[in-house]
Amino acid sequence: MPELPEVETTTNGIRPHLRGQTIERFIIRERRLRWPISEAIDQLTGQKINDVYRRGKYILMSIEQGTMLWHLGMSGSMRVLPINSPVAKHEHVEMQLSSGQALKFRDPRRFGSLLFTKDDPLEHKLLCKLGPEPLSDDFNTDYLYKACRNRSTAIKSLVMDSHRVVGVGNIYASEALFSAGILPTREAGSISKKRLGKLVETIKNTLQAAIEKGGTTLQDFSQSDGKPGYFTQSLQVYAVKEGCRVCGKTIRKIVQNQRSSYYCPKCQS
DNA sequence: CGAGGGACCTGGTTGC
DNA sequence: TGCAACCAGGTCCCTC
Repeated sequence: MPELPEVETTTNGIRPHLRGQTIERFIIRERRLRWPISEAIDQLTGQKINDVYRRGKYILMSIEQGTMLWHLGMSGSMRVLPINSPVAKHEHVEMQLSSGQALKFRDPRRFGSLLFTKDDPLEHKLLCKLGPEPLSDDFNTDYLYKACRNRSTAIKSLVMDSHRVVGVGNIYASEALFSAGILPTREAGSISKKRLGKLVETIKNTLQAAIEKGGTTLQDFSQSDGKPGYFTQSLQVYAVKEGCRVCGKTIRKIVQNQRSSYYCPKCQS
C-alpha cells in the first residue's frame, strides 16, 4: 500500500490528534508484525507525545523517553477514533489517548512494524542508511547522476532502493519514469545526466501531486480520516489497461525484481 | 561491494 | 459454486 505520499498523508492526518496527548493505555492484540512488538512499548503508558513526523516511509512519534518508529508495510493504515469504537479485523494496536480517542493501527498482512528507541531515531539501524528525501534539495540531478554512474542495475530498481532515495515505491516509480520518458528497464549507468535531471523533476512532481490528492487508493488504502486517496484517477501507466494517454499505444506490463512495471513502448526509451 | 531471490503475511480476484 | 493459483502499495537478509 503506502508509498511516501500515503505515509505523508497519514502522518499529517494523525498529528493534530496526537501532539500534546498523553498515552493512557496500549492494547496490543497481535505482537507478530514484521518484527515482534517489544515489551518496551507497553511501558510507554503515561508518556506525552511531543511530535509526529515522517522519515522515508517511517512515521516517528517522539515522546519523553524516546521515539516510536512505525512502518505501514504493504497493507498498514492508521486512524484516530473514539476509544469505544468497534474493533476492526486486523486492528493489531490501539494506543489510547488522554483525549478519549485512540490511534488504531490496522495491518492485514502484518508487514508493518512498531519499534521503540531511546536514542536518536535517525541513528537507528533501520534509518541511518536511508537515502535523501525525494522532495528535499539533497535529491538533485548531481546526486542521482552520481548514484547511477557505472551502475548496471535497471533504473527502476535503483530509484526504488531506499538507500539511494526514500519513498519511491512501485506505483510512483512507474509513474515518474513514464513522465520522464525513460524505460524502467534502462541500465542506470547508460542514462544521460540531462535525462536523469528530468527524472528527478518528475519524481518530485509525481510525489507532490499525489500528496496533494491524499495518495493513491488501489484496494484498501484510506487516509487517516477514512477517505480514499484521489491520485488513483491521475495514474498514467500503473495498472492502466487502456492505451497511453499521450500516444494511444497499449500500456505494457512486465515483471522486474518480482514487481510489476508498467510503461508505454512508444513514449519511453 | 552489487545483484538477485526468498522470506514474511492475508485477502481479493481470476480461471478452470 | 468451489477451489487453487496468482497477485498486491515494502524491504530485510542471505547467497553468489
